[in-house]
Amino acid sequence: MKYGIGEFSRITSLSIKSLRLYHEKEILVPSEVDQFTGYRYYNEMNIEFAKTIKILKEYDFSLAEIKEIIDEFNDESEILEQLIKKKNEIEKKIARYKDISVSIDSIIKKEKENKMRIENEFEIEEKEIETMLIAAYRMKGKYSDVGKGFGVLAKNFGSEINGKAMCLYYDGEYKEDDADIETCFPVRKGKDVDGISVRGLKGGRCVSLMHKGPYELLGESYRKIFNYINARNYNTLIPSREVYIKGPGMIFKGNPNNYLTEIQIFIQR
Amino acid sequence: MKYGIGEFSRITSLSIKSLRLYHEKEILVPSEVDQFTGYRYYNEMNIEFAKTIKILKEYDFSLAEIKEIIDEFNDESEILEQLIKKKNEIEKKIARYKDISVSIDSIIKKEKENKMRIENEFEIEEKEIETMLIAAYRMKGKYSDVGKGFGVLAKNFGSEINGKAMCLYYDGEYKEDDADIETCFPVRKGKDVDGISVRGLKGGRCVSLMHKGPYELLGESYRKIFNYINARNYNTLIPSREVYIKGPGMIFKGNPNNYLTEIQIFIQR
DNA sequence: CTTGACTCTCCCCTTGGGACAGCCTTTATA
DNA sequence: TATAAAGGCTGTCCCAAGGGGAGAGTCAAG
Repeated sequence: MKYGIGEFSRITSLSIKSLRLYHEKEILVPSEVDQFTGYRYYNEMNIEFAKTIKILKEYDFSLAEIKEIIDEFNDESEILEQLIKKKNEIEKKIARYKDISVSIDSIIKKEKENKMRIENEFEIEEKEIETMLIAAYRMKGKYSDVGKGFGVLAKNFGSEINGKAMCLYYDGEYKEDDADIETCFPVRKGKDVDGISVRGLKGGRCVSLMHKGPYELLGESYRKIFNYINARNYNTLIPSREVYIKGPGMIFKGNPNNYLTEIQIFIQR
Repeated sequence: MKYGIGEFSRITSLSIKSLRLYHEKEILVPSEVDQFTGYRYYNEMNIEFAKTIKILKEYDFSLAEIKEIIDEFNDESEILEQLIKKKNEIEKKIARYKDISVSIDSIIKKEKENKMRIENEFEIEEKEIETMLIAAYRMKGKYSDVGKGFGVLAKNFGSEINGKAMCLYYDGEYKEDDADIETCFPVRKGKDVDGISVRGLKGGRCVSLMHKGPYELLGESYRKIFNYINARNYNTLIPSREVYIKGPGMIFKGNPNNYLTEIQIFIQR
Protein backbone atom coordinates (compact mmCIF):
# COMPACT_ATOMS: atom_id res chain seq x y z
CA MET A 1 0.00 0.00 0.00
CA LYS A 2 1.30 3.47 -0.75
CA TYR A 3 -0.31 6.83 -0.11
CA GLY A 4 0.04 10.19 -1.83
CA ILE A 5 0.88 13.15 0.34
CA GLY A 6 -2.73 14.36 0.54
CA GLU A 7 -4.04 11.02 1.64
CA PHE A 8 -1.19 10.54 4.09
CA SER A 9 -1.89 13.98 5.46
CA ARG A 10 -5.50 12.98 6.12
CA ILE A 11 -4.41 9.72 7.73
CA THR A 12 -1.93 11.30 10.09
CA SER A 13 -3.56 14.72 10.56
CA LEU A 14 -0.27 16.34 9.71
CA SER A 15 -0.51 19.20 7.23
CA ILE A 16 1.02 18.77 3.81
CA LYS A 17 3.24 21.69 4.62
CA SER A 18 4.52 19.94 7.68
CA LEU A 19 5.11 16.70 5.83
CA ARG A 20 7.17 18.43 3.20
CA LEU A 21 9.14 20.16 5.92
CA TYR A 22 9.75 16.89 7.79
CA HIS A 23 10.97 15.35 4.56
CA GLU A 24 13.33 18.21 3.93
CA LYS A 25 14.71 17.89 7.46
CA GLU A 26 14.88 14.11 7.13
CA ILE A 27 12.62 13.59 10.10
CA LEU A 28 9.98 11.69 8.16
CA VAL A 29 11.22 10.54 4.76
CA PRO A 30 8.61 9.18 2.33
CA SER A 31 9.18 5.55 1.45
CA GLU A 32 9.28 6.46 -2.22
CA VAL A 33 9.73 9.62 -4.24
CA ASP A 34 8.90 9.60 -7.93
CA GLN A 35 12.08 10.34 -9.74
CA PHE A 36 10.40 12.35 -12.46
CA THR A 37 7.42 14.07 -10.88
CA GLY A 38 8.90 14.49 -7.39
CA TYR A 39 5.68 13.15 -5.88
CA ARG A 40 6.06 11.75 -2.37
CA TYR A 41 4.58 8.38 -1.49
CA TYR A 42 4.28 7.03 2.03
CA ASN A 43 3.76 3.54 3.46
CA GLU A 44 2.66 1.91 6.74
CA MET A 45 6.01 2.26 8.41
CA ASN A 46 5.83 5.98 7.81
CA ILE A 47 2.52 5.98 9.66
CA GLU A 48 4.15 4.57 12.77
CA PHE A 49 6.84 7.22 12.71
CA ALA A 50 4.28 9.90 12.05
CA LYS A 51 2.42 8.89 15.20
CA THR A 52 5.54 9.16 17.28
CA ILE A 53 6.36 12.53 15.77
CA LYS A 54 2.86 13.82 16.41
CA ILE A 55 3.00 12.89 20.05
CA LEU A 56 6.43 14.44 20.53
CA LYS A 57 5.15 17.56 18.82
CA GLU A 58 2.19 17.68 21.17
CA TYR A 59 4.65 17.51 24.00
CA ASP A 60 6.23 20.65 22.60
CA PHE A 61 9.49 19.16 21.39
CA SER A 62 11.12 21.15 18.59
CA LEU A 63 11.78 19.47 15.28
CA ALA A 64 15.49 19.40 16.06
CA GLU A 65 14.80 17.59 19.31
CA ILE A 66 12.40 15.21 17.63
CA LYS A 67 14.94 14.35 14.98
CA GLU A 68 17.53 13.61 17.60
CA ILE A 69 15.12 11.48 19.57
CA ILE A 70 13.83 9.35 16.73
CA ASP A 71 17.28 8.97 15.25
CA GLU A 72 18.83 7.76 18.47
CA PHE A 73 16.17 6.15 20.59
CA ASN A 74 13.28 3.83 20.18
CA ASP A 75 11.84 3.38 23.58
CA GLU A 76 10.24 5.65 26.13
CA SER A 77 12.56 4.56 28.89
CA GLU A 78 15.54 5.87 26.94
CA ILE A 79 14.20 9.40 26.73
CA LEU A 80 13.17 9.75 30.34
CA GLU A 81 15.75 12.47 30.72
CA GLN A 82 14.38 14.47 27.80
CA LEU A 83 10.85 14.05 29.06
CA ILE A 84 11.80 15.35 32.48
CA LYS A 85 13.63 18.30 30.95
CA LYS A 86 10.68 19.10 28.75
CA LYS A 87 8.33 18.86 31.66
CA ASN A 88 10.39 21.38 33.58
CA GLU A 89 10.32 23.74 30.64
CA ILE A 90 6.58 23.43 30.49
CA GLU A 91 6.18 24.04 34.18
CA LYS A 92 8.19 27.23 33.76
CA LYS A 93 5.95 28.36 30.95
CA ILE A 94 2.89 27.65 33.03
CA ALA A 95 4.32 29.69 35.87
CA ARG A 96 5.14 32.55 33.55
CA TYR A 97 1.73 32.57 31.94
CA LYS A 98 0.09 32.46 35.32
CA ASP A 99 2.01 35.56 36.33
CA ILE A 100 0.95 37.32 33.18
CA SER A 101 -2.63 36.27 33.68
CA VAL A 102 -2.72 37.64 37.20
CA SER A 103 -1.06 40.84 36.09
CA ILE A 104 -3.42 41.46 33.19
CA ASP A 105 -6.32 40.57 35.38
CA SER A 106 -5.44 43.23 37.90
CA ILE A 107 -5.31 45.85 35.16
CA ILE A 108 -8.63 44.70 33.78
CA LYS A 109 -10.22 44.84 37.19
CA LYS A 110 -8.84 48.27 37.86
CA GLU A 111 -10.12 49.61 34.58
CA LYS A 112 -13.53 48.09 35.07
CA GLU A 113 -13.74 49.73 38.46
CA ASN A 114 -12.83 53.03 36.89
CA LYS A 115 -15.44 52.54 34.21
CA MET A 116 -18.10 52.06 36.82
CA ARG A 117 -16.97 55.15 38.61
CA ILE A 118 -17.27 57.14 35.43
CA GLU A 119 -20.92 56.20 35.17
CA ASN A 120 -21.94 58.92 37.62
CA GLU A 121 -19.34 61.29 36.37
CA PHE A 122 -19.62 65.03 36.59
CA GLU A 123 -22.47 64.82 39.07
CA ILE A 124 -21.92 66.65 42.29
CA GLU A 125 -23.07 64.45 45.13
CA GLU A 126 -23.08 64.46 48.91
CA LYS A 127 -21.95 61.35 50.69
CA GLU A 128 -20.57 59.89 53.86
CA ILE A 129 -16.93 58.92 54.02
CA GLU A 130 -15.82 56.33 56.55
CA THR A 131 -12.88 56.77 58.84
CA MET A 132 -9.84 55.07 57.37
CA LEU A 133 -6.30 54.26 58.41
CA ILE A 134 -3.76 56.25 56.43
CA ALA A 135 -0.04 56.68 56.15
CA ALA A 136 0.56 60.36 55.58
CA TYR A 137 3.51 62.52 54.74
CA ARG A 138 3.02 66.25 55.30
CA MET A 139 4.94 68.78 53.30
CA LYS A 140 5.00 72.38 52.23
CA GLY A 141 5.67 73.16 48.62
CA LYS A 142 4.25 73.40 45.18
CA TYR A 143 1.35 71.28 44.00
CA SER A 144 3.68 69.70 41.52
CA ASP A 145 5.90 68.35 44.29
CA VAL A 146 3.44 65.85 45.65
CA GLY A 147 4.97 63.07 43.56
CA LYS A 148 7.93 63.09 45.91
CA GLY A 149 5.63 62.60 48.86
CA PHE A 150 3.93 59.61 47.26
CA GLY A 151 7.32 58.16 46.48
CA VAL A 152 8.34 58.27 50.13
CA LEU A 153 5.07 56.65 51.18
CA ALA A 154 5.19 53.92 48.55
CA LYS A 155 8.73 53.02 49.51
CA ASN A 156 7.80 52.58 53.15
CA PHE A 157 4.32 51.11 52.89
CA GLY A 158 4.21 49.65 49.39
CA SER A 159 2.76 46.32 50.35
CA GLU A 160 0.23 47.69 52.82
CA ILE A 161 -1.42 50.19 50.51
CA ASN A 162 -5.11 49.64 50.43
CA GLY A 163 -6.67 52.28 48.23
CA LYS A 164 -6.12 55.23 45.96
CA ALA A 165 -3.57 57.95 46.64
CA MET A 166 -4.98 61.12 48.20
CA CYS A 167 -3.90 64.62 49.08
CA LEU A 168 -5.19 66.60 52.04
CA TYR A 169 -5.10 70.36 51.59
CA TYR A 170 -4.80 72.39 54.74
CA ASP A 171 -4.95 75.85 53.15
CA GLY A 172 -8.30 77.46 52.90
CA GLU A 173 -7.26 79.16 49.73
CA TYR A 174 -5.19 78.43 46.66
CA LYS A 175 -1.49 78.81 47.26
CA GLU A 176 0.94 78.69 44.43
CA ASP A 177 4.24 77.96 46.04
CA ASP A 178 3.97 77.19 49.66
CA ALA A 179 0.89 75.05 49.97
CA ASP A 180 0.39 72.97 53.10
CA ILE A 181 -0.24 69.53 51.72
CA GLU A 182 -0.40 66.05 53.19
CA THR A 183 0.08 63.21 50.76
CA CYS A 184 -1.38 59.92 51.94
CA PHE A 185 -2.37 56.36 51.12
CA PRO A 186 -4.97 54.25 52.86
CA VAL A 187 -3.06 51.37 54.47
CA ARG A 188 -3.95 48.12 56.13
CA LYS A 189 -1.64 48.59 59.07
CA GLY A 190 1.67 50.12 60.03
CA LYS A 191 3.19 52.60 62.46
CA ASP A 192 4.93 55.94 62.30
CA VAL A 193 8.34 56.07 60.70
CA ASP A 194 10.48 59.13 60.10
CA GLY A 195 8.23 61.87 58.84
CA ILE A 196 5.32 59.56 58.11
CA SER A 197 2.32 59.56 60.37
CA VAL A 198 0.08 56.53 60.47
CA ARG A 199 -3.31 57.35 61.93
CA GLY A 200 -7.03 57.16 61.53
CA LEU A 201 -8.39 59.80 59.19
CA LYS A 202 -11.84 60.82 60.36
CA GLY A 203 -14.59 60.61 57.81
CA GLY A 204 -17.80 62.60 57.70
CA ARG A 205 -20.17 64.17 55.24
CA CYS A 206 -18.69 65.68 52.13
CA VAL A 207 -19.56 67.19 48.84
CA SER A 208 -17.86 65.25 46.07
CA LEU A 209 -17.21 65.84 42.41
CA MET A 210 -15.38 63.60 39.96
CA HIS A 211 -13.01 65.58 37.80
CA LYS A 212 -12.07 64.09 34.49
CA GLY A 213 -9.08 65.50 32.69
CA PRO A 214 -5.66 66.96 33.36
CA TYR A 215 -4.76 68.31 36.76
CA GLU A 216 -4.34 71.79 35.29
CA LEU A 217 -8.09 72.03 34.81
CA LEU A 218 -8.97 71.11 38.40
CA GLY A 219 -9.74 74.78 39.03
CA GLU A 220 -12.87 74.54 36.97
CA SER A 221 -14.20 71.67 39.00
CA TYR A 222 -13.37 73.46 42.23
CA ARG A 223 -15.39 76.42 41.00
CA LYS A 224 -18.39 74.15 40.34
CA ILE A 225 -18.22 72.49 43.72
CA PHE A 226 -17.92 75.78 45.60
CA ASN A 227 -20.87 77.21 43.71
CA TYR A 228 -22.86 74.24 44.94
CA ILE A 229 -21.65 74.67 48.50
CA ASN A 230 -22.26 78.41 48.59
CA ALA A 231 -25.71 78.02 47.14
CA ARG A 232 -26.56 75.87 50.16
CA ASN A 233 -24.70 77.87 52.75
CA TYR A 234 -22.70 74.88 53.92
CA ASN A 235 -19.78 75.42 56.24
CA THR A 236 -16.69 73.72 54.89
CA LEU A 237 -14.05 71.97 56.93
CA ILE A 238 -10.32 71.71 56.49
CA PRO A 239 -8.56 69.74 55.09
CA SER A 240 -10.21 69.09 51.78
CA ARG A 241 -9.21 66.02 49.80
CA GLU A 242 -8.28 65.03 46.31
CA VAL A 243 -8.49 61.31 45.59
CA TYR A 244 -6.45 60.25 42.59
CA ILE A 245 -8.69 57.60 41.06
CA LYS A 246 -6.77 57.41 37.87
CA GLY A 247 -3.52 58.96 36.80
CA PRO A 248 -0.71 57.72 34.58
CA GLY A 249 -1.26 54.00 33.93
CA MET A 250 0.76 50.84 34.11
CA ILE A 251 1.06 50.39 30.38
CA PHE A 252 0.75 53.85 28.97
CA LYS A 253 2.20 56.90 30.58
CA GLY A 254 -1.41 57.89 30.21
CA ASN A 255 -3.59 60.36 28.48
CA PRO A 256 -4.21 63.27 30.87
CA ASN A 257 -7.64 63.71 29.35
CA ASN A 258 -8.63 60.47 31.02
CA TYR A 259 -7.24 61.22 34.45
CA LEU A 260 -9.88 60.97 37.13
CA THR A 261 -9.69 62.92 40.36
CA GLU A 262 -12.35 63.05 43.01
CA ILE A 263 -12.60 66.29 44.95
CA GLN A 264 -14.04 65.95 48.44
CA ILE A 265 -14.95 69.02 50.46
CA PHE A 266 -16.08 68.11 53.96
CA ILE A 267 -18.95 70.04 55.50
CA GLN A 268 -20.31 70.65 58.97
CA ARG A 269 -23.51 68.94 59.85
CA MET B 1 20.30 64.13 25.79
CA LYS B 2 20.71 61.47 23.14
CA TYR B 3 21.78 57.87 23.51
CA GLY B 4 23.51 55.47 21.14
CA ILE B 5 21.81 52.16 20.54
CA GLY B 6 24.01 50.28 23.02
CA GLU B 7 23.37 52.72 25.80
CA PHE B 8 19.66 52.83 25.01
CA SER B 9 19.62 49.06 25.04
CA ARG B 10 21.10 49.06 28.53
CA ILE B 11 18.60 51.67 29.69
CA THR B 12 15.56 49.84 28.39
CA SER B 13 16.81 46.23 28.66
CA LEU B 14 15.78 45.70 25.07
CA SER B 15 18.36 43.90 22.94
CA ILE B 16 20.08 45.80 20.15
CA LYS B 17 18.65 43.25 17.76
CA SER B 18 15.15 44.02 18.97
CA LEU B 19 15.68 47.76 18.76
CA ARG B 20 16.79 47.51 15.16
CA LEU B 21 13.78 45.35 14.41
CA TYR B 22 11.39 47.77 16.09
CA HIS B 23 12.90 50.58 14.07
CA GLU B 24 12.46 48.66 10.84
CA LYS B 25 8.83 47.96 11.74
CA GLU B 26 8.31 51.56 12.80
CA ILE B 27 7.27 50.53 16.27
CA LEU B 28 10.03 52.45 18.01
CA VAL B 29 11.72 54.95 15.71
CA PRO B 30 14.93 56.56 16.98
CA SER B 31 14.63 60.30 17.41
CA GLU B 32 17.57 60.76 15.11
CA VAL B 33 19.40 58.69 12.53
CA ASP B 34 22.74 59.87 11.23
CA GLN B 35 22.28 60.40 7.56
CA PHE B 36 25.76 59.24 6.66
CA THR B 37 26.65 56.53 9.14
CA GLY B 38 23.16 55.18 9.75
CA TYR B 39 23.77 55.28 13.51
CA ARG B 40 20.58 55.36 15.58
CA TYR B 41 20.18 57.85 18.42
CA TYR B 42 17.39 57.80 20.96
CA ASN B 43 15.96 60.37 23.38
CA GLU B 44 13.78 60.52 26.50
CA MET B 45 10.53 60.23 24.63
CA ASN B 46 11.76 57.01 23.13
CA ILE B 47 12.30 55.71 26.65
CA GLU B 48 8.62 56.20 27.49
CA PHE B 49 7.55 54.31 24.42
CA ALA B 50 10.07 51.61 25.08
CA LYS B 51 8.56 51.06 28.51
CA THR B 52 5.11 50.65 27.07
CA ILE B 53 6.39 48.25 24.43
CA LYS B 54 8.24 46.20 27.01
CA ILE B 55 5.16 45.75 29.11
CA LEU B 56 3.01 44.80 26.14
CA LYS B 57 5.68 42.31 25.11
CA GLU B 58 5.67 40.82 28.58
CA TYR B 59 1.95 40.41 28.18
CA ASP B 60 2.67 38.37 25.07
CA PHE B 61 1.35 40.77 22.47
CA SER B 62 2.88 40.30 19.03
CA LEU B 63 4.77 43.16 17.42
CA ALA B 64 1.90 43.68 15.00
CA GLU B 65 -0.53 44.00 17.89
CA ILE B 66 1.80 46.30 19.75
CA LYS B 67 2.18 48.53 16.74
CA GLU B 68 -1.57 48.77 16.36
CA ILE B 69 -2.03 49.53 20.03
CA ILE B 70 0.57 52.23 20.34
CA ASP B 71 -0.45 53.81 17.05
CA GLU B 72 -4.11 54.04 17.96
CA PHE B 73 -4.45 54.21 21.69
CA ASN B 74 -2.84 55.92 24.59
CA ASP B 75 -4.70 54.81 27.62
CA GLU B 76 -5.27 51.52 29.34
CA SER B 77 -9.00 51.93 29.36
CA GLU B 78 -9.05 52.01 25.58
CA ILE B 79 -7.42 48.62 25.22
CA LEU B 80 -9.53 46.79 27.75
CA GLU B 81 -10.88 44.65 24.97
CA GLN B 82 -7.43 43.65 23.76
CA LEU B 83 -6.34 42.89 27.30
CA ILE B 84 -9.31 40.64 27.85
CA LYS B 85 -8.71 38.86 24.57
CA LYS B 86 -5.07 38.38 25.40
CA LYS B 87 -5.93 37.08 28.80
CA ASN B 88 -8.21 34.47 27.28
CA GLU B 89 -5.44 33.39 24.93
CA ILE B 90 -3.11 33.01 27.87
CA GLU B 91 -5.63 31.01 29.85
CA LYS B 92 -5.91 28.65 26.90
CA LYS B 93 -2.16 28.25 26.77
CA ILE B 94 -2.06 27.54 30.46
CA ALA B 95 -4.74 24.90 30.06
CA ARG B 96 -2.89 23.31 27.17
CA TYR B 97 0.42 23.25 28.99
CA LYS B 98 -1.21 21.79 32.04
CA ASP B 99 -2.59 18.96 29.94
CA ILE B 100 0.84 18.32 28.50
CA SER B 101 2.40 18.43 31.90
CA VAL B 102 0.00 15.85 33.30
CA SER B 103 0.46 13.65 30.28
CA ILE B 104 4.24 13.72 30.37
CA ASP B 105 4.15 13.18 34.07
CA SER B 106 2.19 9.99 33.73
CA ILE B 107 4.72 8.63 31.26
CA ILE B 108 7.58 9.58 33.52
CA LYS B 109 5.96 7.91 36.48
CA LYS B 110 5.27 4.77 34.52
CA GLU B 111 8.82 4.56 33.29
CA LYS B 112 10.24 5.13 36.73
CA GLU B 113 8.11 2.30 38.05
CA ASN B 114 9.41 0.06 35.32
CA LYS B 115 12.98 1.06 36.10
CA MET B 116 12.52 -0.01 39.68
CA ARG B 117 11.08 -3.30 38.59
CA ILE B 118 14.07 -3.96 36.41
CA GLU B 119 16.36 -3.68 39.41
CA ASN B 120 15.77 -7.29 40.40
CA GLU B 121 15.56 -8.46 36.85
CA PHE B 122 16.29 -12.01 35.75
CA GLU B 123 16.21 -13.33 39.28
CA ILE B 124 13.79 -16.13 39.87
CA GLU B 125 11.99 -15.41 43.10
CA GLU B 126 9.19 -16.85 45.13
CA LYS B 127 6.56 -14.49 46.42
CA GLU B 128 3.04 -14.08 47.68
CA ILE B 129 0.44 -12.60 45.39
CA GLU B 130 -2.64 -10.98 46.89
CA THR B 131 -6.14 -11.70 45.78
CA MET B 132 -7.28 -9.03 43.35
CA LEU B 133 -10.45 -8.02 41.56
CA ILE B 134 -10.24 -8.62 37.83
CA ALA B 135 -12.31 -8.20 34.72
CA ALA B 136 -11.60 -11.23 32.54
CA TYR B 137 -12.44 -12.35 29.05
CA ARG B 138 -11.87 -16.01 28.32
CA MET B 139 -11.12 -17.20 24.84
CA LYS B 140 -9.72 -20.07 22.84
CA GLY B 141 -7.31 -19.29 20.09
CA LYS B 142 -3.74 -18.46 19.21
CA TYR B 143 -1.40 -16.64 21.54
CA SER B 144 -1.29 -13.83 19.03
CA ASP B 145 -5.02 -13.24 19.37
CA VAL B 146 -4.95 -11.93 22.91
CA GLY B 147 -4.84 -8.36 21.67
CA LYS B 148 -8.49 -8.71 20.72
CA GLY B 149 -9.37 -9.79 24.25
CA PHE B 150 -7.61 -6.80 25.79
CA GLY B 151 -9.43 -4.56 23.36
CA VAL B 152 -12.81 -5.83 24.54
CA LEU B 153 -11.82 -5.35 28.16
CA ALA B 154 -10.40 -1.88 27.68
CA LYS B 155 -13.53 -0.76 25.89
CA ASN B 156 -15.78 -1.89 28.73
CA PHE B 157 -13.63 -1.13 31.77
CA GLY B 158 -11.22 1.51 30.51
CA SER B 159 -11.62 3.90 33.36
CA GLU B 160 -11.60 1.27 36.09
CA ILE B 161 -8.37 -0.45 35.13
CA ASN B 162 -6.08 -0.60 38.06
CA GLY B 163 -2.96 -2.45 37.03
CA LYS B 164 -1.04 -4.19 34.28
CA ALA B 165 -2.68 -6.43 31.72
CA MET B 166 -2.38 -10.15 32.41
CA CYS B 167 -3.10 -13.47 30.75
CA LEU B 168 -4.13 -16.62 32.56
CA TYR B 169 -3.16 -19.87 30.82
CA TYR B 170 -5.35 -22.86 31.55
CA ASP B 171 -3.44 -25.40 29.46
CA GLY B 172 -0.81 -27.39 31.24
CA GLU B 173 1.22 -27.55 28.09
CA TYR B 174 2.04 -25.36 25.15
CA LYS B 175 -0.69 -25.25 22.56
CA GLU B 176 -0.14 -23.59 19.27
CA ASP B 177 -3.58 -22.93 17.92
CA ASP B 178 -6.26 -23.65 20.39
CA ALA B 179 -4.93 -22.40 23.68
CA ASP B 180 -7.34 -21.76 26.53
CA ILE B 181 -6.51 -18.23 27.58
CA GLU B 182 -8.15 -15.68 29.82
CA THR B 183 -7.15 -12.09 29.22
CA CYS B 184 -7.70 -9.84 32.20
CA PHE B 185 -7.11 -6.49 33.84
CA PRO B 186 -7.15 -5.69 37.53
CA VAL B 187 -10.09 -3.33 38.06
CA ARG B 188 -11.35 -1.14 40.87
CA LYS B 189 -14.95 -2.24 40.54
CA GLY B 190 -17.52 -3.39 38.01
CA LYS B 191 -19.83 -6.26 37.23
CA ASP B 192 -20.22 -8.93 34.57
CA VAL B 193 -21.14 -7.79 31.11
CA ASP B 194 -21.51 -9.95 28.03
CA GLY B 195 -18.67 -12.43 28.02
CA ILE B 196 -16.68 -10.57 30.64
CA SER B 197 -16.46 -11.99 34.12
CA VAL B 198 -15.66 -9.67 37.00
CA ARG B 199 -14.46 -11.60 40.03
CA GLY B 200 -11.83 -11.96 42.68
CA LEU B 201 -8.72 -13.74 41.43
CA LYS B 202 -7.22 -15.74 44.28
CA GLY B 203 -3.60 -15.11 45.04
CA GLY B 204 -1.13 -17.47 46.63
CA ARG B 205 2.52 -18.44 46.51
CA CYS B 206 4.19 -18.35 43.14
CA VAL B 207 7.52 -18.66 41.42
CA SER B 208 8.13 -15.51 39.40
CA LEU B 209 10.59 -14.54 36.70
CA MET B 210 10.86 -11.28 34.84
CA HIS B 211 11.35 -11.82 31.14
CA LYS B 212 13.00 -9.02 29.22
CA GLY B 213 12.68 -9.07 25.46
CA PRO B 214 10.29 -10.00 22.70
CA TYR B 215 7.43 -12.35 23.35
CA GLU B 216 8.90 -14.87 20.93
CA LEU B 217 11.66 -15.60 23.41
CA LEU B 218 9.34 -16.28 26.34
CA GLY B 219 10.02 -20.01 25.87
CA GLU B 220 13.54 -19.59 27.20
CA SER B 221 12.29 -17.99 30.40
CA TYR B 222 9.68 -20.69 30.83
CA ARG B 223 12.45 -23.27 30.56
CA LYS B 224 14.40 -21.52 33.31
CA ILE B 225 11.45 -21.25 35.63
CA PHE B 226 10.44 -24.89 35.17
CA ASN B 227 13.99 -26.03 35.81
CA TYR B 228 13.78 -24.17 39.11
CA ILE B 229 10.42 -25.70 39.95
CA ASN B 230 11.42 -29.25 39.04
CA ALA B 231 14.64 -28.98 41.00
CA ARG B 232 12.53 -28.32 44.08
CA ASN B 233 9.76 -30.77 43.30
CA TYR B 234 7.07 -28.12 43.57
CA ASN B 235 3.56 -28.95 42.45
CA THR B 236 2.32 -26.32 40.05
CA LEU B 237 -1.20 -25.01 39.84
CA ILE B 238 -3.28 -23.92 36.87
CA PRO B 239 -3.73 -21.28 35.55
CA SER B 240 -0.30 -19.72 35.26
CA ARG B 241 -0.01 -16.00 34.59
CA GLU B 242 1.86 -13.60 32.40
CA VAL B 243 1.85 -10.02 33.57
CA TYR B 244 2.63 -7.53 30.81
CA ILE B 245 4.70 -4.99 32.66
CA LYS B 246 5.86 -3.22 29.58
CA GLY B 247 4.89 -3.61 25.96
CA PRO B 248 4.60 -1.13 23.12
CA GLY B 249 4.76 2.40 24.56
CA MET B 250 2.80 5.59 24.26
CA ILE B 251 5.41 7.44 22.25
CA PHE B 252 7.32 4.74 20.48
CA LYS B 253 5.73 1.64 19.12
CA GLY B 254 8.44 0.21 21.27
CA ASN B 255 11.53 -1.82 21.03
CA PRO B 256 10.62 -5.45 21.70
CA ASN B 257 14.00 -5.94 23.30
CA ASN B 258 12.76 -3.81 26.15
CA TYR B 259 9.44 -5.49 26.66
CA LEU B 260 9.02 -6.78 30.18
CA THR B 261 6.81 -9.73 31.03
CA GLU B 262 6.53 -11.33 34.41
CA ILE B 263 5.84 -15.06 34.43
CA GLN B 264 4.06 -16.32 37.53
CA ILE B 265 3.67 -20.06 38.14
CA PHE B 266 1.59 -20.76 41.22
CA ILE B 267 2.62 -23.61 43.47
CA GLN B 268 0.99 -25.75 46.10
CA ARG B 269 2.02 -25.13 49.65
C1' DC C 1 47.51 57.52 14.26
C1' DT C 2 46.32 53.39 16.38
C1' DT C 3 43.35 50.55 18.93
C1' DG C 4 39.40 48.77 20.90
C1' DA C 5 34.72 49.33 21.42
C1' DC C 6 30.55 50.34 18.76
C1' DT C 7 27.59 50.08 15.04
C1' DC C 8 26.01 49.12 10.50
C1' DT C 9 23.95 45.77 6.98
C1' DC C 10 23.29 41.18 5.33
C1' DC C 11 22.40 36.26 5.82
C1' DC C 12 20.97 31.91 8.28
C1' DC C 13 17.78 29.57 11.59
C1' DT C 14 13.00 28.33 13.76
C1' DT C 15 7.84 26.08 12.32
C1' DG C 16 4.76 26.12 9.62
C1' DG C 17 0.72 29.26 7.05
C1' DG C 18 -0.42 31.81 2.88
C1' DA C 19 0.09 33.01 -1.83
C1' DC C 20 1.31 31.92 -6.48
C1' DA C 21 2.75 29.59 -10.81
C1' DG C 22 3.08 25.41 -13.37
C1' DC C 23 2.03 20.41 -14.20
C1' DC C 24 -1.05 16.38 -14.07
C1' DT C 25 -5.34 13.79 -13.80
C1' DT C 26 -10.20 13.36 -13.59
C1' DT C 27 -14.69 14.72 -14.77
C1' DA C 28 -18.29 17.30 -17.20
C1' DT C 29 -19.93 19.36 -21.19
C1' DA C 30 -20.52 20.52 -26.18
C1' DT D 1 -14.69 12.40 -28.88
C1' DA D 2 -12.41 16.62 -28.03
C1' DT D 3 -12.00 20.09 -24.93
C1' DA D 4 -12.31 22.71 -20.85
C1' DA D 5 -12.63 23.33 -16.06
C1' DA D 6 -11.70 21.62 -11.41
C1' DG D 7 -8.83 20.09 -8.22
C1' DG D 8 -4.57 17.85 -6.63
C1' DC D 9 0.20 17.96 -6.82
C1' DT D 10 4.74 20.28 -7.05
C1' DG D 11 8.14 24.04 -5.98
C1' DT D 12 9.39 28.89 -4.52
C1' DC D 13 9.08 33.17 -1.86
C1' DC D 14 7.41 35.95 2.16
C1' DC D 15 6.27 36.27 7.16
C1' DA D 16 6.78 35.99 12.47
C1' DA D 17 10.56 37.76 16.50
C1' DG D 18 14.48 37.91 17.20
C1' DG D 19 19.51 35.19 18.17
C1' DG D 20 24.02 34.26 16.09
C1' DG D 21 27.59 35.59 13.35
C1' DA D 22 30.35 37.70 9.34
C1' DG D 23 32.52 41.60 7.37
C1' DA D 24 33.00 46.38 7.14
C1' DG D 25 32.66 51.05 8.69
C1' DT D 26 32.80 54.55 12.81
C1' DC D 27 33.78 56.75 17.21
C1' DA D 28 36.66 58.28 20.97
C1' DA D 29 40.62 57.90 23.97
C1' DG D 30 45.56 57.55 24.41
